[in-house]
Amino acid sequence: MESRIERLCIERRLKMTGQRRIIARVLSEAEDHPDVEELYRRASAFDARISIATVYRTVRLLEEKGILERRDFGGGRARYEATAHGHHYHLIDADSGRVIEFTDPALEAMLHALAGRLGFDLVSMRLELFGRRAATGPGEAAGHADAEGRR
Amino acid sequence: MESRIERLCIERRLKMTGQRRIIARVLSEAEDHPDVEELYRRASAFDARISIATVYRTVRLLEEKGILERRDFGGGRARYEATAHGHHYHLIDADSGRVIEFTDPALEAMLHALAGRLGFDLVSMRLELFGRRAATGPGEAAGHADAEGRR
DNA sequence: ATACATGCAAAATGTTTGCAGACTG
DNA sequence: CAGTCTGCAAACATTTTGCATGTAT
Repeated sequence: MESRIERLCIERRLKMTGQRRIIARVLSEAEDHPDVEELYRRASAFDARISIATVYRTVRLLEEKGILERRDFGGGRARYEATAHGHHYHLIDADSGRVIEFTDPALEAMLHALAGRLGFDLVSMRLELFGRRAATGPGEAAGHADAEGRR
Repeated sequence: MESRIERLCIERRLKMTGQRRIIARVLSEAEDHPDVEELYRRASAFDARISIATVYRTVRLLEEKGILERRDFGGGRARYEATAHGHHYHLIDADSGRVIEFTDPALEAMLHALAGRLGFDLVSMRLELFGRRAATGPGEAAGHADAEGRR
């Protein structure tokens, strides 16, 4: 089988070595936002000969090609996720480090409008909300949370 | 004279050493978002004996105390600014690296509402828009831009 | 006087790179 | 076969830390 990200690599004429195929697969299957170390760990499970330097080189390459996006949720290390089709944002539980993804078209529209008002075309953005579980719990957890422990 | 940030330090019962006083002053006077190296450079102008380790320790301390906020505009190094009374956001010119600050109450309200809808109290956030000067310039530069070159 | 701050240099992170050999297209 | 990729280890860049000494409260 050919993972989603492998297909994207092929479309962009990247040479598919065994290592890349594995990393592509790990990335395709990831539903969280792994850092390089974590990717290395997961990839190593498939082929222990992969070096962490290759993981670094691969994520950098895939980011340049627009296949991956680099995130910074604090904690020093970069984290990655496959470029989403639709934009989504992240809310990080300040206590547990859990990351909750959500989307909001109204927010998106507002941000574009804002940039436009300042004379710019919005190229990309970084938005992370840090929150603390509300004492008076209104709606229990909307959005879908992907369990990710703290760094 | 006693700089604004020095006053905040005193309120929090931090020991005001000569080095801290200088760093506090440099931070109080900064209208941009200097990184540690830059703070070190500016502080050194007042007292060449300050060590960069102290600058690191001081910004970390002031961040913990809520006096400073750490920013990441890309480029690997953390940058700092005094905690603002009113929230403001940043739009970074993707070409020049220039940082434009702006505020927007509607945006702020929306973000709070969003967090609330997910069951969280918004503690803090990170929002950076990356834009490219619009070809069809509607309004020439709203907001106030502080000239900051790329990393 | 005591607890905390500092300077220095060493260490710890996280990430990049030079090189010789291996592999893909 | 040409150009690219990989592993390894060394190099980097930024930030943190241990320790002996100095200083604010």
